[in-house]
Amino acid sequence: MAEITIKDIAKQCGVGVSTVSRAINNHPDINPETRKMVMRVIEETGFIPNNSARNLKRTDAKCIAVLVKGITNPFFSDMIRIIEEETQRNRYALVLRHVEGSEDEVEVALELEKEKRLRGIVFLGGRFNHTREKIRKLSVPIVFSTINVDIPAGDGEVEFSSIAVDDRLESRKMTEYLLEAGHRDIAFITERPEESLGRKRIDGYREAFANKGVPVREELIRYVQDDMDHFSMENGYATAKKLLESGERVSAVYAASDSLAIGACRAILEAGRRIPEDISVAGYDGIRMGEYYNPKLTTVRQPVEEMAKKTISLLLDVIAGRQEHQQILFPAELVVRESTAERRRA
Amino acid sequence: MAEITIKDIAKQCGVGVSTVSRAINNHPDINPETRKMVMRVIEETGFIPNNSARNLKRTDAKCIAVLVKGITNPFFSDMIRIIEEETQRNRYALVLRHVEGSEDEVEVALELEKEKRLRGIVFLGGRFNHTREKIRKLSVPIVFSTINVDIPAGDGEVEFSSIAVDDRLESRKMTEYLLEAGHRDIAFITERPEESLGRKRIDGYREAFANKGVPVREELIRYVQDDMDHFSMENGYATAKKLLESGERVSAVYAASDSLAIGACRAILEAGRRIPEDISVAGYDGIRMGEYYNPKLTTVRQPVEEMAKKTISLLLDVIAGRQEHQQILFPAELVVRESTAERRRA
DNA sequence: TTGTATGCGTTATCAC
DNA sequence: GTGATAACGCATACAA
Repeated sequence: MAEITIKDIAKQCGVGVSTVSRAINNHPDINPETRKMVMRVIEETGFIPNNSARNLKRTDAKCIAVLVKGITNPFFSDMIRIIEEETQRNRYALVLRHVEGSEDEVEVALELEKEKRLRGIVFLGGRFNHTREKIRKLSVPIVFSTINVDIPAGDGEVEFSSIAVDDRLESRKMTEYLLEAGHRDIAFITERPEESLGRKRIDGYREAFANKGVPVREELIRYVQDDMDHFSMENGYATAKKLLESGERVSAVYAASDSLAIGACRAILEAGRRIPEDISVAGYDGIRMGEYYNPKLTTVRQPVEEMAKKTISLLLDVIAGRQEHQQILFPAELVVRESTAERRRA
Repeated sequence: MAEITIKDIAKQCGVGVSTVSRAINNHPDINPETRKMVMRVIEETGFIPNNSARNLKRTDAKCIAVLVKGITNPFFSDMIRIIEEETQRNRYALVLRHVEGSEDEVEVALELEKEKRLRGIVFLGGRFNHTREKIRKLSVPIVFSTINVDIPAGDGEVEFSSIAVDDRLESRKMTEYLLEAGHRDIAFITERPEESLGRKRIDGYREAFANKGVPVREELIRYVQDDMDHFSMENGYATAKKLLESGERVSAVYAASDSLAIGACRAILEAGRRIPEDISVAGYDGIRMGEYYNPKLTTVRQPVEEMAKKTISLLLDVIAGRQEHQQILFPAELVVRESTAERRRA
């Protein structure tokens, strides 16, 4: 069947196409009666305006895009929900785009910007490993959310915003807590320091040891496998298993994400050790699952709700020219639950 | 900055726009040298073709859409990954669209079909509560995936396919297993029977009891709260908590999804009962988390990988006219793990 | 208030 | 092999 267009509607209504267009777009200068009539015909025929054509013409579309790296990561679920709510509340349209591990999110953004006449872009998750060059190609305001961006001091004007938690600081706090609970043999499961995120969390871990004057046992820093999702339960399991099989003395395992921690728990339980009696386990992120897990997971909770809200409000403010770009760090919260305990006196 | 278009490229190359278009789209009839030259200029200028304009003109785009109801549901994570792989392997483009609880997925599909010149559509998750009328409006082949569609017998030609597990049958198998383990007071946490999915799983539950000649204790069938996500951990927790507080005698809890089951576990543990010693818990779906949970969750595992592959292959076959539409049921697998046990002799 | 005509950026058609 | 030009479906400036 030939697609039905705005012309068909115009013909059927006995009016011009512009009148139909006005009816569709709620333009003020149109006779309410005409409008009603047109809308009825549209209803009856089941006509749906072609978005591609609209995007091509439109200049005023209030639309932003959110590019999520790892959309299935439960950590982002809540954030996405809130971002959707906030965007809608501000009468902006939202296009949510899932970007795969191999895709370059900036490339995707570049395409989307052309296709949809975007007014702003949010990058949610992933790393910050783009050249400033490339970012500058994006001509609309950008916010990196939950991405701890490093801005070299005295680097002049920054052409994007970022919302994150201070990974180094929070990682240090968790490590300090474990040290104060008497643990010394604290294994750390994380990404390689080449990754910006891994780097920061490792730095925090080391800082805590340094502040306490306790030497770091390098052999207890374990990097996740590169051949699978870096922050998955599977990877936590595999990495923890190797750690346990190595026979190293371990009294606590701190993982750079809750999913990794849960995977580690499985390996520990499988090895016949108890949590937290034999080995304490701590995570990072504060996903829902942590509250439901058995035992409840000790973690660093990122204030996802506030971060999501700020992400959108800041982006819209920058779009409207009400604010300059800025780098915002939110405080996280150390949540001690059941998976960690004082070190057992040996 | 004025957006750079295909015309600019043509001018800069000293060729016509059609030549540039040919270069971009890998058309055969173009001088390889010209092509190379054009591509270099495109590279240099950072030109990106406008997708809206392309969609408007194009007739041959090989593109399918997947509309996911509840994209954050971990059950779909793996399926989406496989669907992406399979689609790519067949050299089709994929647009993945998240549809919110309140949105009507068929409406969304209708829009998308116009915007993107889709060749096929997959509905992943959600219910089948659309009128045939409405579905017929979609002019491209459709597959409902993981949606157990009921086709009234002798209903003539069916204009869509479906891929699912036989919810009634599998639910009956799980209930039978629990009955055979000696349980009689088997609570069932599920959706209301008004929902197609709830209906089938409840029917299976009842069938098992009937086959065994055991009366169903109606007060143990508990419906999830309507005011939150029907299959979330939160809902499982809330519903199980009410059940436990009611004081009803319960020796096993069977939940219509793994997430619900995990939520129920938390409520049970909080009430000071042990799993499975005091109360057995079983889920449905076979999400990864079930293997990592403590105790490991007994569940009905849906063969997500096979289902995802079949979803795409069937859709592409129908598109190509190699197959007729069909309704396919996959067998699920009863996976008994640690969360269920023989009923304790009282 | 309404209709006509033009153009958005691209691909398809057809001459060359 | 290549270039001009007509669509694609809509929004909008401008005329009526």
